[in-house]
Amino acid sequence: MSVVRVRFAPSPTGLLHVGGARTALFNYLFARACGGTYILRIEDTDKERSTEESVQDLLKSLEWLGLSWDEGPGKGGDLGPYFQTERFDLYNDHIDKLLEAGSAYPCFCTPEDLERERADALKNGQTPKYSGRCRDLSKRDIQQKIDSGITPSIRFKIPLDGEIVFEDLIHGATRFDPSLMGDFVIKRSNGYPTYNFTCVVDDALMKITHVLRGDDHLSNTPKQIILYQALGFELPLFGHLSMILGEDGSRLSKRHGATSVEEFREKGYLPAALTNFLALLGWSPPDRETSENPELLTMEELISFFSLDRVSKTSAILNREKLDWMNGVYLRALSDEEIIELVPELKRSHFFKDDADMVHRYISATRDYYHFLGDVIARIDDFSLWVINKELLTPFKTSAHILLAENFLTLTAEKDSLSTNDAGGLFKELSKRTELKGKDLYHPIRYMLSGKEEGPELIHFLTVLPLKEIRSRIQNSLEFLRES
RNA sequence: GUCCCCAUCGUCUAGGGGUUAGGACACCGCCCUUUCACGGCGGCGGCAGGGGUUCAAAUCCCCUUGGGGACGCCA
Repeated sequence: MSVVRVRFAPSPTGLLHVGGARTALFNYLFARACGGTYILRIEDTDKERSTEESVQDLLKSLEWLGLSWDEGPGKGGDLGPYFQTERFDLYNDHIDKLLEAGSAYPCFCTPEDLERERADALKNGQTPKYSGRCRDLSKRDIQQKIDSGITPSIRFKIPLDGEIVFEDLIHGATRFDPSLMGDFVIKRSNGYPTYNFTCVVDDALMKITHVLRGDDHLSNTPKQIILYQALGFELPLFGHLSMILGEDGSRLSKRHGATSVEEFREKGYLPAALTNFLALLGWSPPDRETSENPELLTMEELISFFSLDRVSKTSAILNREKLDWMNGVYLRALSDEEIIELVPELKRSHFFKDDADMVHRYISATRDYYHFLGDVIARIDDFSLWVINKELLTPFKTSAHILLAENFLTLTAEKDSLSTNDAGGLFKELSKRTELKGKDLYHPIRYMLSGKEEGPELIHFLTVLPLKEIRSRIQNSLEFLRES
């Protein structure tokens, strides 16, 4: 019998930011952890910046992360609609109530006036806040201005006395002096209601119990609280999550590299790695006995361990190296089938076309190198691209190494393929016959086979590539070694 | 400028009066592997500063400093 209802309420003005993703994640985890309901609401009241494309991007990113919502776009729900632009009747009703009660009033100031006042105040070191010029206009004045064709905005009347105190779920007791705030606009002159107002009406009507959102909303909270009170709504609990900052400690922005979930997806990150990493930015699991890395947590584990009292108050810098490491861990843990599914290029590669099993041999030979999805395909070149590397091979133009190559060919002549065991035995036998060992044995073989100094273990090389190809490379190298 | 929030290794964090201040990533070393990667083991490294309170302060209080946020007809 849980009554917890939380929501994530993004505005569709661009791609889903990692900060937003973390807010969504924490709401999701909290809801799942206590059997509550997680709601997605689209805050599209900014007529200029909201786009349908962004809505689709947002939904796509959220789905990709695995943060499915219980109520919202595509899901429905009893307390919809879940797009603010479809809720204007609701907002207007409540604005009328405030107007009737005298808690709100029409404002005829022009944006230019307001901007100038604001700039002046800032310049003179004063607090920029609305002067209240239209607060006490008479009925006649109001009518006159309306008659003259000005469409007013509607402002909410801030009570000038008292103090607003609330208990933040994360920060504890927090207090504000309302007299420091100016009367704020709740309905624009273009008829669109504003954030602070819609947010309150929607959270109340959607019966949200816990408002978990970014720290940047902390100073909006007192305004919203007065609105709740003026509207006669019951207050939800508020919890303000700290911000995510860029590497230099400033607000995360484009110049810090990828900041949107979509960008991370494109760069080859896995959703499970990203959610695990983001969960650790501002939250930590309780201490417990594990032989595993205590920070590697599946979504199920995150849900079972999650609680608000383990959310920290400090802002966090996104540590990309740790994310990269974590992504590698998740990627390497995938099955061959999952990897093949995620990397369609594997199926398309002509390298594997004659040998269906080779893709599996390839993956097991290379998986230790994977950090990003792109790394899976990148290793193919290590095997498929081959030219004689004369520079590497020249020092091995010795009778012993010619003997080595010759014996390699004779010892493999009767075989169709090599197992790991075969390869091990082969090296032993070659060592015996040539009296070469260590560096002198392994390096020349590597150079002959791959033409490179680095690469997967030699044994893998021998098992991944068709033996025919291997023999051909050795044969070609042998001819080079014999040239004087 | 005013108001609000925050302050433990380089980074993410645990710890909330008595701890050798714990873990993760990164870094360094060793091992595994004759490469690289993966993995294992070990190491380096921190309570922003100053005042209180207390037998005892990373922990509680105040100030300073630093960082962030808000002050919009953006959300």
